[in-house]
Amino acid sequence: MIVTLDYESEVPLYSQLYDEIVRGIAEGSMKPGESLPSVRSLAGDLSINLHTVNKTYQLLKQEGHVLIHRQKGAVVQPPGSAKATPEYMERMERQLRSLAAESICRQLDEAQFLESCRSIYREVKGGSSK
Amino acid sequence: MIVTLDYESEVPLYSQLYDEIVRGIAEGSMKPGESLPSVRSLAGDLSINLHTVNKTYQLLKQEGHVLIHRQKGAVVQPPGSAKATPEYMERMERQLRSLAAESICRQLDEAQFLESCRSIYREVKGGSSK
DNA sequence: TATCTGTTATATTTAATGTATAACAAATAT
DNA sequence: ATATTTGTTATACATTAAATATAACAGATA
Repeated sequence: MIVTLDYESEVPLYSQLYDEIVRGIAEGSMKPGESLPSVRSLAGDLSINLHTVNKTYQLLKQEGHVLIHRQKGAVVQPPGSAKATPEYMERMERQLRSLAAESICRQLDEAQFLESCRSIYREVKGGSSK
Repeated sequence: MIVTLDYESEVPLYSQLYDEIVRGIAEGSMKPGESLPSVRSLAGDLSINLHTVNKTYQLLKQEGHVLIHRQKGAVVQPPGSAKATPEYMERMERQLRSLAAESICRQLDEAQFLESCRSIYREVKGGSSK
């Protein structure tokens, strides 16, 4: 799995890493049962600190994307282990509300907005194709 | 205009305030030509610091949502003053990618995901109705 | 026994966030 | 004219988040 971080970004490294891994799971490049690299080796590959990776793994565990065995490391959970809980839906809707408002102000009509949503969803689900 | 802030949230106050005002503009409850409250009065109403409100206003100006006259304060710009620039589209797509991936992991199918996007867009555009 | 694993504990540095005062310059109101 | 309100700027300060740096521990493996 290829992970690239933007060290200049305002988005925290642990958060970028979380997004990349979740995207890998969604795309299917990370399959259920697979183990993620150890916190030390991934930290080494990315030239970041062990604790930053560990924070990401704890987040992944908390959200139900991986299980952490003492020695097997972080293991990708089967699809649906993470649930679309009311808490998640609220979080998603809050972000969508922000994006929708900003888009409306910038004169993106409903069709254009939804086309972006659709194409991005398919891009992630497909794993390739723009 | 009614603005409510969550003082316990991890989302910065200036960012929450920005979102609320942009939503107000998108909904139409803030009309072009209208002036926002002065930084001091709004800060007073919200029980936050003058500089926090000022930071929000500077952001709104930078993004093209308001013009700031020396004495008239922050004036809402007509629709389309803020453009759907390539930079904005990239920012939106990055956030959508994150939401789509998380949603896919939580087994929201394309129809469900898009229905959320559609209903939120309409909720904001309409100004009411769930 | 040595190594690798996640985990925990401290400590430190840097930057973001928010607050607190104070002052300035331009416009308005009295 | 004087006082007030406006955005703006400049400091300073406290708190927290983010990231790093070491170190150590306990369980599993080689």
